[in-house]
Amino acid sequence: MNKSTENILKNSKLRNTQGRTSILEILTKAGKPITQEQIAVKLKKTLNKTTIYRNLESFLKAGMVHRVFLNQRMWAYELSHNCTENQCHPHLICRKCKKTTCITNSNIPLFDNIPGFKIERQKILFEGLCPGCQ
Amino acid sequence: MNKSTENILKNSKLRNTQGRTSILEILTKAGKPITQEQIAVKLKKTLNKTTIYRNLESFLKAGMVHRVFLNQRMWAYELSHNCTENQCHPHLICRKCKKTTCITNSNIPLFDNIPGFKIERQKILFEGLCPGCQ
DNA sequence: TTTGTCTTTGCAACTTAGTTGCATTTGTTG
DNA sequence: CAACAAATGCAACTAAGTTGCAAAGACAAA
Repeated sequence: MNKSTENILKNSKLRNTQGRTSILEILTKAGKPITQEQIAVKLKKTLNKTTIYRNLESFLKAGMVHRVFLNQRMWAYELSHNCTENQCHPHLICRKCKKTTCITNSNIPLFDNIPGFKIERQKILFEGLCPGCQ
Repeated sequence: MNKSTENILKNSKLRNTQGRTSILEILTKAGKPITQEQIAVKLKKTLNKTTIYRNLESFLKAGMVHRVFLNQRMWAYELSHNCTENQCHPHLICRKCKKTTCITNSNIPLFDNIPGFKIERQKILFEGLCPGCQ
């Protein structure tokens, strides 16, 4: 039971359980986004998947982790005529009304100058307020 | 049966069926990303959900539509220590090895100057090649 | 250290989005 | 209009995540 992990949990007012510390350690070692299932297989002492999900949610509420889209299961489709070859037009999900708006006039350049990577395409997702919710 | 829709299908070598034209019209009218279910309820003559999915997939292959993440069902989690208040650090999904890499040294500014919107946060997803796949 | 309480855990059943296989129907081309 | 490939519908299935509930565990106060 790592001391710093223990403190992190204490600061977030989360109980210091074996499961939590293991999950936190796995996330730290991973250094990239991983799924519930990937966490499950790395766990030395097996944890029920419900428990893993609930712990991740508690971390989420405490601001300790982020969730990112990777393999998504609920698709939304749109015509591609507003997208260019190297960029889908950005979308904004409104914090207030939760609706998605297309940003078709943004003119955002492709960020292809990231050392070590060959960037071919980019998708941007904004969060904020749509025109109707300000 | 709209003439232009018919041509679009012909150009993509897709058979001109009632279902396809209706779905295309719905997507055109929508002007924003919509899901299979949302398409289904807008359809005048009901189509089986499998058929809708398969048609959308054929559009996708033909490059006529894009799929975007909206409500995602498979989450990946990561510690939020590399994210700032107004931006999750970008990720790259490698076209070759399909792996996800965190881009933590990119220094990309927040694009908060989109007229009409209040942008609070942005997430960027890159597609391309990771260092190991070039 | 024990007690009491609130939190966490495990289990089973459920929900939801999307997929697969297969038989039937429909477009399209000659 | 015949033939054949493509599209459709249906039912069963898969996979990721959720819910309810009872049992176990953490931890603060006594």
